[in-house]
Amino acid sequence: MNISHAAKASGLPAKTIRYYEDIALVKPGRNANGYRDFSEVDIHNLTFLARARALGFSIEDCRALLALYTDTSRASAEVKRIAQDHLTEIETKIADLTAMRDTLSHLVRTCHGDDRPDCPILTGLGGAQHGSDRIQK
Amino acid sequence: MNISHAAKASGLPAKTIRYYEDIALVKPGRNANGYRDFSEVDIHNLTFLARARALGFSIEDCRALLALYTDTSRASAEVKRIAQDHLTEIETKIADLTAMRDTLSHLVRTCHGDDRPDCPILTGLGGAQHGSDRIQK
DNA sequence: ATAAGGTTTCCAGTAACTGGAAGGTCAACC
DNA sequence: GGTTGACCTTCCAGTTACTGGAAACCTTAT
Repeated sequence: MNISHAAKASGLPAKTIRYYEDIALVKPGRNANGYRDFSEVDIHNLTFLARARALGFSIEDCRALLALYTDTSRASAEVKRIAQDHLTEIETKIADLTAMRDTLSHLVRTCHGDDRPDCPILTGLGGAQHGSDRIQK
Repeated sequence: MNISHAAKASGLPAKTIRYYEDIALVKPGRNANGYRDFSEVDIHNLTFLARARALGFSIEDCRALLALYTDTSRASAEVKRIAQDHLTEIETKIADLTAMRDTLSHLVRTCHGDDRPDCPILTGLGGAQHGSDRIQK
C-alpha cells in the first residue's frame, strides 16, 4: 500500500504520515523502488493516531498510547491516567476560553461598530478597568 | 524605566517584552548605557498588549488593535470586526474542545483503570466503532 | 519520447515565545 | 581599588506539529 492509499485509509495527509515516520511513530516497509509500503497494521496504527490526535492528545501522549495499545499485557491504569490528565487539560482550556469568550462578547456587544472613533473594546483593553469591563489575566 | 520595572508594571516577562521590541510592537528608547528605557506610553502599550493577548488575540491582531488604539480617528467598526472574528474563533474552539471532552470523558468513565489489560479507551481509539464509542474526526 | 501524476529527500517556515550562554553595567560593601 | 551579585545586553537554539516547496526519481499511458 503506497502513501496516498495510506493517507486515504487513515484520513491523515501524506505529509503528516511522512512526518510520523520521521519521528518514528510508524515504521512502514519499503518497496524495491524506495516507495513506502504500508501494511494493514501500519494503517491500523495510523488510524489510531488520527483518532487520538483528533481527541487532542499530544504526539508524545500518542506515542505512549500506541505503545500501550500494541502491548496486550499493559495495565489499563496507565492508559486511564494519560487520558484523565489530558481530560483535565481540556477542561482547563475550556474554562479559559469560556472566560475569554465572556469578556470579549461583552466588549463586542457594547461596541456600536460604526464609523465613530469611540470604541469600548479598545477602551476596555487600554486599561479603563471598572466593574464587569475588567479583563482577567 | 528599565525592563524589569516594565515587566512588573505590565505583567509581561522581560523576555516577552524584548521579543515584542524585536517584532516592533513596542519601541522603547535607550539609555546611554544601552539599557532599554520605557516611557509611560510604552508601559501603557505593553499593558494593552498583555490584556489583548490574555483574551487570546494573535500577535498580528494585537498589532492591528494597537495601531487602531493609538489612532484616535479610527472607526470602531474595524475594531469590532477583528474582535467579532476572534470571538467566533474562540467559540469554534470551545465547541471543538467540548466535543473532545465529551468523547474522552465517556471513554475514561468506562475504563476501570486497574492492572487488567482490558481497556475501553484503547479499544475506542483502535477502531471498535459502535454507538457512542465512535470518535468524530 | 514525453507528459502526467505518483513518489522520494531535504530545507525552511509557521506562532509566540523560552532557555541559556557570553559578556557588559551598576551599586554596594570591604 | 577590588569584588560580589544583580541587573542588563545580544544572539542562538529549541519548542509543537506540522506544511509548503524545490529538485529529482519512478510509473504508466500515449
